[in-house]
Amino acid sequence: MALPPPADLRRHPSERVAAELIAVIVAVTDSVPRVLTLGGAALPSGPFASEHRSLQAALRAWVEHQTHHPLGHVEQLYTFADRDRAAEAGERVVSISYLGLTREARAVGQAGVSWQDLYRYLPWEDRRDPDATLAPVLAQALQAWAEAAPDAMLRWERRSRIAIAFGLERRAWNEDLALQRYETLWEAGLVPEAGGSTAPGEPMVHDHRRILATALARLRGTLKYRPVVFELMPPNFTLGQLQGAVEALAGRRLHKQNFRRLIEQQELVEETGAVTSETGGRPARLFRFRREVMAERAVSGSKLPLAR
Amino acid sequence: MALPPPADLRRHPSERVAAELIAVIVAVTDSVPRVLTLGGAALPSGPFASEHRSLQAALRAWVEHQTHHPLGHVEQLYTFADRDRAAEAGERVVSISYLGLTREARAVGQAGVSWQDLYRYLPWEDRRDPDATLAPVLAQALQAWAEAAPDAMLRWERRSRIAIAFGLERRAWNEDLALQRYETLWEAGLVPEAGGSTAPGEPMVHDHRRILATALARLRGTLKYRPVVFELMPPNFTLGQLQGAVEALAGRRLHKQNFRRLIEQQELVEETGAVTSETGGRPARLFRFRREVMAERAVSGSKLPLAR
DNA sequence: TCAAAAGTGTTATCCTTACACCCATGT
DNA sequence: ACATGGGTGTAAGGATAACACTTTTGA
Repeated sequence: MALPPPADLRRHPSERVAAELIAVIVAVTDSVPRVLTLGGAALPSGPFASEHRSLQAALRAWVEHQTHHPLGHVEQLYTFADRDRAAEAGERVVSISYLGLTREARAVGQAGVSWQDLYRYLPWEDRRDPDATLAPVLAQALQAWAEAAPDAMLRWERRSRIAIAFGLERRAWNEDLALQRYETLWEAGLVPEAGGSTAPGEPMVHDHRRILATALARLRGTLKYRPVVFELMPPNFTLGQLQGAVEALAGRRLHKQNFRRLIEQQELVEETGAVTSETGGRPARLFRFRREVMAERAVSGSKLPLAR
Repeated sequence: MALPPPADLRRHPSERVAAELIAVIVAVTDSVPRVLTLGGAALPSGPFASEHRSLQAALRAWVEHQTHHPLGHVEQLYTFADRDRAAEAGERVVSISYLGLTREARAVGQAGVSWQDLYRYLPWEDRRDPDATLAPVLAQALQAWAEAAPDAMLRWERRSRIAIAFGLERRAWNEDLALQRYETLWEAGLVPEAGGSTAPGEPMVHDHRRILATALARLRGTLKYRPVVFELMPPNFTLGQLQGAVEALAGRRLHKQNFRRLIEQQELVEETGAVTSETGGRPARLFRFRREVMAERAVSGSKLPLAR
């Protein structure tokens, strides 16, 4: 085993704090990204369940018990522990959050547990409809906040921060910045959690919407260099459905042909031989994920082919 | 403020656990990556220090108190909470780890606190010397472990895992996989922490070496798409020194000219006008980091230009 | 026949990689 | 003079972004 720790190494008493797990469970059904909620206003949180050796195992068991679906990819997101994040007690609550991906959002067992459209909580993150100009509108309100800063330095910082986060001033929209966007709205006091009412979107309990934004940002980042989309797809799917799922998560449209080339050249899928005409229009070939490449492509490095 | 939580949402009592902060503080001096240790065998760990609102602030205050150096970039790494990770007590210890970057590793205030060459703990991660063939040697020992697997399926999995992690079978070495490599060595029982003695490198207390490997992997990943190296450099530096620092962290040599082009085209630095002849050979121009681009390049997306 | 989605060919451009060479200084 | 690092030009190759068009079905 490990070396015994020299006696003087631990200079601090072991502090005891309240702790919990929080799960952001995501699925995609018919190009709608869905998240598992309690009563539509909270993310499911669970105990450490000390029978399990690892937190990951505890989370898995607990979610699978609730949803009757196996969890695919699971990764730790972030540990939230700021002092004032749980309003009730004065004591610090440590929440270790996890992102979990699963196939399809069918009915769930427990009462109060439901799947919700993820963009219900973060509507400005969905830019698939080119006419949806929500983010720019929000940016306007943010500008006012920037100009209200007491000194020039701070004004400049806020302006450039807004421009980067919301893709203003000839900068491109970056879907990965979901967390920065939420935090900027929060700081500007535009969300209900911070006492505002300008920003749309359903609020959540405590800082759960921040946790959701963290999950979305991480998921979008992960999409680009690891084949995690497949964790969200049924065993067989068309390339159109696959693209639809990626678009749903990325919140933007992709260039069809370049998307296909990308999938093809990375040899991520193989034909099943069957076709389906359920998609409308010309029947599409069905594909399945090539599990073999899973380990390899853990680090491939491919960006998303944007539309237009 | 946030919505009041519906009464039935929290289905679990708030569990109380022992918790601590663990810091991986990294500096680079003369192309040697250094990490702050306690007695050379443990990472510094600290209390939550509840005066501070955020953990980040607590960590910062505490490290700056110990080292008398301002901390540059700080990011949360991972929260370790497996049941058996702290040998002593039977109780679960939750360790929230942070990565912190600072300039130079000068003398530190507290007794027992010292800077150590990071590769002292993970020697196989340093491949700057092309003659250093440590990783392949280790891979040999790992092969034996793979072949000892009870069934064919498991053997195949282990083989491909080793090949990917250690860049075997005509696969390229990937410096980002530092954590996978450590974990593979651990599972194969080759490190002292797991009862072995094959793998070289100084062991650390508990799972601190795993935490260090996590930090190295994260840092290497971050290097590629965010200008964090500059947090480790003195105010003025030559391009050679900058490259040396990146090489030190990445554990491999880079292509000089392409490295320079990369830095140049991203407009990350500007000339100070001064030159230094301290580097030997032709005197080199001194540069400084352009702080303005910090926010922008938060998401630039550039790989490292490899040598050879 | 037309809407709707599937599926293909081709080109310009930029980034990455790689090659090989010259420059200025201290010893 | 020569070792040592600093500093540059340029071309091949591949991946990405962007162009528009054909095919096959159901209604």
